[in-house]
Amino acid sequence: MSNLSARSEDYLKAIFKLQEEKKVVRVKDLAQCLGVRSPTVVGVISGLKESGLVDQEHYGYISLTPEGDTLARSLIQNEDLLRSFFEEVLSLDTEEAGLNACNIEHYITPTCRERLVSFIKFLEICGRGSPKWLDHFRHFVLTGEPPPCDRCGEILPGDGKRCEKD
Amino acid sequence: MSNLSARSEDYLKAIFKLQEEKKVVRVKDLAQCLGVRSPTVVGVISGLKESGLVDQEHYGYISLTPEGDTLARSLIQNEDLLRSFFEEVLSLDTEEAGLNACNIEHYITPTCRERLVSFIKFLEICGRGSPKWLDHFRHFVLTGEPPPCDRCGEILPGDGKRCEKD
DNA sequence: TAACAAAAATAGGCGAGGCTAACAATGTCT
DNA sequence: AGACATTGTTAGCCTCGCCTATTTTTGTTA
Repeated sequence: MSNLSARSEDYLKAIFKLQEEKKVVRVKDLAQCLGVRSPTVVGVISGLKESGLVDQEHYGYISLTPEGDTLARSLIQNEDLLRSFFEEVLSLDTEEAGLNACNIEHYITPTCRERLVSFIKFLEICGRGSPKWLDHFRHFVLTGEPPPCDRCGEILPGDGKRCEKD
Repeated sequence: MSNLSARSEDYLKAIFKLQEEKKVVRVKDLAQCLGVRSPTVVGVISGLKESGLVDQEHYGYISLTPEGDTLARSLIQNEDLLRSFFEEVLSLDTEEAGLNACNIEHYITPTCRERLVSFIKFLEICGRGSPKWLDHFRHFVLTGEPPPCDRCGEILPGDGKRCEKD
């Protein structure tokens, strides 16, 4: 695939994001964004320049090449996907969802990513973003109370009726 | 927390697993298990010895200290949890589920892990391992066909009945 | 017991990604 | 235009996790 280290991918994504919000990306911004010192940025960027993913003139601004841009977009798309899984399914708050997404994005296999895509698509189809069972899960996470029926979406034993919330 | 690098955690887990299956762990076994050469193992192990997680006499077998054992167990428990999520929820095959679990285990936050635990517990409570919606999801993954009802577990619009499979 | 095979350890090197300190270029402001 | 602050670069060092080549120890076997 991209053959980049996890860390280089982080740099690429950060450049893309900074470009969106500030129009222009400087070493200093990148350093702050990634929690690192300037010389570290210079070092990593120089590798990305050699890989043809980043452009920068001496003492100038940093930008993505078309290839770098394409790659960054796809990395961010994957990250966003993961974040929405963590946020919407597991009910993590946005910040923590983003943190997990960013950390994990480098390490999941393509099939795993596809399955998560499927999972989210499934949610959208099945209840426009929030099927009953997911509401039940959220309730379970918050309160520890078991879901209101024995088998989500199935006839309750005993009275032969479905539970009300279902 | 444990303050170990991801790679050191891998070594610790590998020692634990080899100890279970072979009773005795040698540098050579560990090297093979981790896809690495002996001197690399010697180097990493020497760090783990200094951290008090591993015991080894000169030219002798490798074993976990009580602290190392405790840590390894908890790491493996987390990994197993992730694997079962990937396998049971996302329907990845065992090998790929294990690969993803092993890679990701180092990077998720505690809360995220807890949520996954909750998710799996929820599944167990809600349908003894496989609620209807999960069957629907698996079907969706395999065939691309949308779930049989508009809103899993809810009355279908139109005829006022639930779909048959639900 | 001496010789040899197998395994572990050491020596020394490499690249990635960090750091600090020092230096060079740029931009701004009077 | 000159002075100074800001920012980028270079130099040089560190740790980690990997490697190959070599040496040391251990274990086996004639």
